Amino acid sequence: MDGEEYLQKCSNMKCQRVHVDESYVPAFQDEVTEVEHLLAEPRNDHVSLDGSLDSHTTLNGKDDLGLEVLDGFLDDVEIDDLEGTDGFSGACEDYLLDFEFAGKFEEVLGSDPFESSLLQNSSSESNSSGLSGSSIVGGVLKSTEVPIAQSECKNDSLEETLTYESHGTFRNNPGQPSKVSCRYNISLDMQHLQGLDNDQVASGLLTCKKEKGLVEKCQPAALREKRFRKPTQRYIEEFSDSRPKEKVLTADTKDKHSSDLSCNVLHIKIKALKKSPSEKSSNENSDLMLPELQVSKGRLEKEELEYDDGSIPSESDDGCATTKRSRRKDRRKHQKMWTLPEVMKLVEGISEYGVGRWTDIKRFLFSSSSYRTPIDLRDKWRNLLRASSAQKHKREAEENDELALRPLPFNVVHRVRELAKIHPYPRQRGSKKSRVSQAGSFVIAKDSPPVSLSKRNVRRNNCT
DNA sequence: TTTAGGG
DNA sequence: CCCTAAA
Repeated sequence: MDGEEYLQKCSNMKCQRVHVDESYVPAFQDEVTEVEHLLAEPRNDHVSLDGSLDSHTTLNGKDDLGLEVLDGFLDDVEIDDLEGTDGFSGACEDYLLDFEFAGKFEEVLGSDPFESSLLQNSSSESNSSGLSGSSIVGGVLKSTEVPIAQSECKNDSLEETLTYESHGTFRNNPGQPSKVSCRYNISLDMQHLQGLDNDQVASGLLTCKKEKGLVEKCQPAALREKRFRKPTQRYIEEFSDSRPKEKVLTADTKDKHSSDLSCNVLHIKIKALKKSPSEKSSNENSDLMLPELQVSKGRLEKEELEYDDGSIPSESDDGCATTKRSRRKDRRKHQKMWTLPEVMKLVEGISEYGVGRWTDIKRFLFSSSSYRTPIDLRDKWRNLLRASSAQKHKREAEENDELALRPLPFNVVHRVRELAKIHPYPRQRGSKKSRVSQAGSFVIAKDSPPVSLSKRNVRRNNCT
């Protein structure tokens, strides 16, 4: 993988100044993550762009935010407004740097008419021939630039440097019309696109932020009231949770959202590319995943870290959830399968600390798995109870068949059952029958869960 | 803040 | 897995 290939990818690039009057779009962390691999390290000294990096994966419209972003973008963008924004010093504009690579590109085109129109529009405007057909990728680079606060805050020479760099980049693209001359505050070193490491990016972003702050000072306060969309709290949560390393970026983004509503924003929209120098890295960098999946990917990585012993998610907890719902926007955004070792650990913990002391169990046995909250443990236990009794029931009724779907080892089930006998789940059937003789309660403990199970099944069937 | 329970 | 009420 060398620079040339990237240049090829970017042959479809189009650059134009876009005037976005008042849209501010938050950066999505996942996307930032994506960018990591692609974005050249912004020269700290050269980059005067300010704003957040934002790449959105707008696949299949599943990414609402992405669409919204796009929406705002479309609303406010004037294409080819090269002159119009000159001297528009106070304005708040967005920098939009948009990479689209063919694979995703087409996908998007197919799935989202709205976006597709935009993209087509873009590509038609650029003279680039487009290599999208090639095995590599066609990319669309859309970037916009706005005069930043009249360089009062920033060095003048900067611009020159950047301009030069940009030109250099574009000039190397065969398909790129030479007349496209824009002054870009962004400098992307294509050759280093892949060589990046996180720290570099992070520092770059930080730098951006810093400078952005500078610029902001120069902007009239009135302009600060810009339309913007802040990321869901959950999004932030998720991000910071699954990718601690990016926390800085999160904070950065967040900060921006809350404080500077004005200011230029650099959106980098980078789409999948199948660059695969090595299998592993390609796997890791794979942008082909949906954001949704990326989250789980992150978690998976974590898990693998923890259970290096090669534990597999043998326990498909909920077939329904994994198949149909995972696609949909279901609430269980990040569902992490319980592995057998985990289950065993849980059972052990319960037998040791008792049912109900979830925090303790979590503290002692699951301290390393940040994604397992005490509540999760409890829920899992609940499910285990249900499963165990269900299995028992099943065995009475249908013998096997169903068991195959639930690879829960017998010993575990047995253990669960024992534990269930010892301490029935709190309040499961508290007042009514607990009075009965111990033997009675024992029997009941066995019998009552199936009831709830059947109830659940009914409900589920209704759902489907 | 943790647990229980329901969705 | 998420949310909420209760302890």
